[in-house]
Amino acid sequence: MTYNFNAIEAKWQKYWAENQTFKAENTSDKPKYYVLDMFPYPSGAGLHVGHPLGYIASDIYARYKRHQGFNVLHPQGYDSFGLPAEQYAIQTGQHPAVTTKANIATYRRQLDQIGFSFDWSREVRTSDPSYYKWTQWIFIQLFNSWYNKNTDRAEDISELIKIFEAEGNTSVNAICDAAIDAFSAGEWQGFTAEEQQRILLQYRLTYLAETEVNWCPALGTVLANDEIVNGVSERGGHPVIRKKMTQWSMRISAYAERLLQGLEKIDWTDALKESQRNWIGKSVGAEVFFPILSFPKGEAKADASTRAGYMTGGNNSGARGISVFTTRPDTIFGVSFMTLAPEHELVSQITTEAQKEAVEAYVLATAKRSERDRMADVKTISGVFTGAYAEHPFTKAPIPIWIGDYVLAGYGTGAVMSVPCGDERDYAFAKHFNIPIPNIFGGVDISETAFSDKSNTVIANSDFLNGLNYKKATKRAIYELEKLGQGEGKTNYRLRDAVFSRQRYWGEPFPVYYVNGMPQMIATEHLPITLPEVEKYLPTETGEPPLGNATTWAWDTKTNTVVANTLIDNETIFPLELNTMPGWAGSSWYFNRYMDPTNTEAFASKEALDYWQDVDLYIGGSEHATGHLLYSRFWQKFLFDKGVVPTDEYAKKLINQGMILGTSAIIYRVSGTNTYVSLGLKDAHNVEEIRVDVSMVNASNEIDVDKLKAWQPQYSDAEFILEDGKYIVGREVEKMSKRWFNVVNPDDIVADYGADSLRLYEMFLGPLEQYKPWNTAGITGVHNFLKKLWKLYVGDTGLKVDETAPTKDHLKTLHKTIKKVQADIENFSFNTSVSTFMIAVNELTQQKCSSKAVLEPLLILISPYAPHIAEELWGQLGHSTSISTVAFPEFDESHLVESSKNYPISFNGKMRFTMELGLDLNKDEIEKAVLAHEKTQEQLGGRTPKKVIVVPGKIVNIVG
RNA sequence: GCUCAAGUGGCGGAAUUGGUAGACGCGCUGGAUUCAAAAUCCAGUUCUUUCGAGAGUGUGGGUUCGAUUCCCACCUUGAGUACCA
Repeated sequence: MTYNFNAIEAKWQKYWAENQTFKAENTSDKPKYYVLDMFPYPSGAGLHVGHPLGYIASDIYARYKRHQGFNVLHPQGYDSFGLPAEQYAIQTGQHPAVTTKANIATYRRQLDQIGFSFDWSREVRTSDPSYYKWTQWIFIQLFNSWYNKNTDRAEDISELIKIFEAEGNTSVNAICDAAIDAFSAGEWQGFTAEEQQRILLQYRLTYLAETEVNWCPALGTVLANDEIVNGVSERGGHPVIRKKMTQWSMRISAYAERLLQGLEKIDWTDALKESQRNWIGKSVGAEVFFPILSFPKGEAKADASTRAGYMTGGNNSGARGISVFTTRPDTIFGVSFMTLAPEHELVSQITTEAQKEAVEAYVLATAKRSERDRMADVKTISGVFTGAYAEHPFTKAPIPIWIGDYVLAGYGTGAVMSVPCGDERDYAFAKHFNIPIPNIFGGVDISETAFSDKSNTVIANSDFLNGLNYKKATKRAIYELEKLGQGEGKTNYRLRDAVFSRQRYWGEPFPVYYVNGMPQMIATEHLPITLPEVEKYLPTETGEPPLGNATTWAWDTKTNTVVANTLIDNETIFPLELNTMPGWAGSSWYFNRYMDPTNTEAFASKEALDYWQDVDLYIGGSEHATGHLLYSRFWQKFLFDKGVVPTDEYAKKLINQGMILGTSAIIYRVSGTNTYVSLGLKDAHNVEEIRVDVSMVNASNEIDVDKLKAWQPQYSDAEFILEDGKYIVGREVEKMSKRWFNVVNPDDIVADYGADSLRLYEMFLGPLEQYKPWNTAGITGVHNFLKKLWKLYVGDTGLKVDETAPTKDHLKTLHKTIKKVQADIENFSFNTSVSTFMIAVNELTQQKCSSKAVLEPLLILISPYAPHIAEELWGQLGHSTSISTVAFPEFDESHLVESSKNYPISFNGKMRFTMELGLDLNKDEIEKAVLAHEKTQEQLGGRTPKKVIVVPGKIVNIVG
């Protein structure tokens, strides 16, 4: 009987499906364990061998946990809203729902044949109305919430309204829009309903705001930054302009500090935490107010920095001036100028007549440059003096106000206090424009460069700060500023609120309609609001999003149904939102839905949430570090605040699997000919590298020339110059991509070698987290291993396993393997456990082991990795139920105890020979035995050893 | 520029706390089997070598009886991020 992997794998996949072997129950006596994969976007191309890597790893872990007696939740689903399906629809007219469904079917077939232990009864699809009903529900919850800084959590908007009614907004400590006018309780009650709504929108966790976007008029759509090349669209090369659009935003900034703090308690990789920290970008410092000395234009409007209530209690309330954010309040006496972003709203107000022309020209020039240009060009120093002066808070000296494009309007207050002696950019700016550079650091020479080393700072020439270090000076400066009412300690975050609107078709519709331009939520009992049908998936001619093409897209507030647009009367029937939600909406909470995927009353029942709690192990790619993995933490914290999920971090441990790269095959065409030379001959010619399909190349990098000739017509009559009768290709490791012809389809691997071989090989390639190249040639190694494994159990005449008692050697091999494999799984070191299996099978074959007492536990060890062959042999051993929940073998140290050790004998740290010595010998006895050895005398060559290091059980080192 | 990760045979990679560098596999070389090939099995495979031995984990230093492992500096590659005040 030979190892017929195709038949075996089909048989057991059918068995698992029919018996629902991996169905997880929401109640159990067993402890729970939740293993989650990042669910895939089902693209039309299907899976290549790189995709299953993380799924195989998580499947091994899930299966291991079942052997350990856990009730394991291991679900899978599809992130099925997205751009590719929409673009395909634009080109072909095929409804995205149709292509998505077909793609999912392909994915499912491909996943099934790899033998994953997913509980498919819990499958979710983000594009399914029964799923996105709850995405819409969460959106409404966010709309109905505000962030109370005093309690440090999200609260219901009705609480805020109560406060407004009782005392106005002056005592409210919320994370909200920057400039909100103060009002009293009386004023609040005097506002119209619409005015009240407008104010509330500034506090809600999801809100409408004017956002600058990259608008491409020719394509009629908004483009992401990376879709723009040199100021024109990547597709088509159309001009792109900055345009303000009203869009939904998510107030993720409210959670900046908690997102940062939460990283401390989760076991994610340092690299990933670091990039999230970086993205959140916390900086601690102070906001400082500088009154403006001259206002040539007379009356100025109220703005962010002169708003009522700002810096109350000081003697400058009501004064006009500039607020800056600084991380170095200790250097305040080093300020010699100030710089505003060219876009800063005060610029036009403070500029003097004499400087007006220069300033306006500069502002215009900056506006023309794209953000990308501005960022790329960091070397050129440019700026213009406004002619205006501000007053230093302490010295009261006048400080010239400049504008410069190195100051960004979007960060901090869009203005900086420039301390050239302590900041490189300020230093360069001052040098360039001949602005004085006062030195406020003791014992530091600043004639060549700025001094920005906080830890070695001693402040000088700074009045009350003299002699203080960075920490003390910062504290004192803030204290003095607060006393003056011209500043306060402040923490700034780089994290921006996330734009939540997309001008796309294939996404979740918003449960929103508009009354007099004000957004209204549809009551949750009427959800889902399903995506309308449209004729075309492109934006409308007037530039509205694709949903603008829908003819039935209005909300009837009487019947609570979606009705035809023609019925809109703006009295009871209103227009619905035309944008859709972004790709990250559905993926920000799906892990909770798996706990109770068919619930129609809630996104998951309280019982299910309480039982499963959170994800114990999450495996996925690191490319989601500052996208999905941040947004989902944000939503989880919000849902936690609302009391609907039990934990505020949803994934205890996260592992990033690396990418599997392709190994492209390259042939060399002699320039200007149709002649191709083998790799070793290419240097003698002027050649072009051409990539060809990797499937035509064997393990020795030799291409099958006949296949190549048949592959594409230009090769059919080409000439090939061989070496040693072979055509050898060059190889290049790069991303798998159709255009490099290096994509390997798992279907082919499964057909040729089986799913168990594929699983083992993907693990055997190298450490899970690492990037590593795929080369199909190497798979014969693990495939041969499976054949050897099979032969250990099954001979020509049938099963070879019997009841003979295991020998000492058998048990030693088995227990060594148990120990190593268990440790490997727990460390996610799957590559080394595959090696361990190979060693075990090689040894047991050598030992001619047929003992059931050894071979049965061995099967359990292997079953998470190669479940099909394990199930089959398990069945042949006489078991009638699946191996998947059998207890993992217990490791017994006593089988590994040795009586002697083959000591390495080193001379000056270099191992020269080994020597078998009893482990019962003490140091002196070992030393004596080693020194007596003839090879020792040979090595010493007559010298006397200076020192002999003996580490019993480890090593002997002779120095001299 | 900054942050993080990583540099080990022809290739993928191994080496729990510093203790026999190169496990396991691919490829390669030789042999057995075969009419032949595939498959399978056996032996060898870091480099140098005067066959005694010597060198060797990106480079240069350091700590140590002993360093792939710890420390310092540098080089290279990959990832992220960037005029963030």
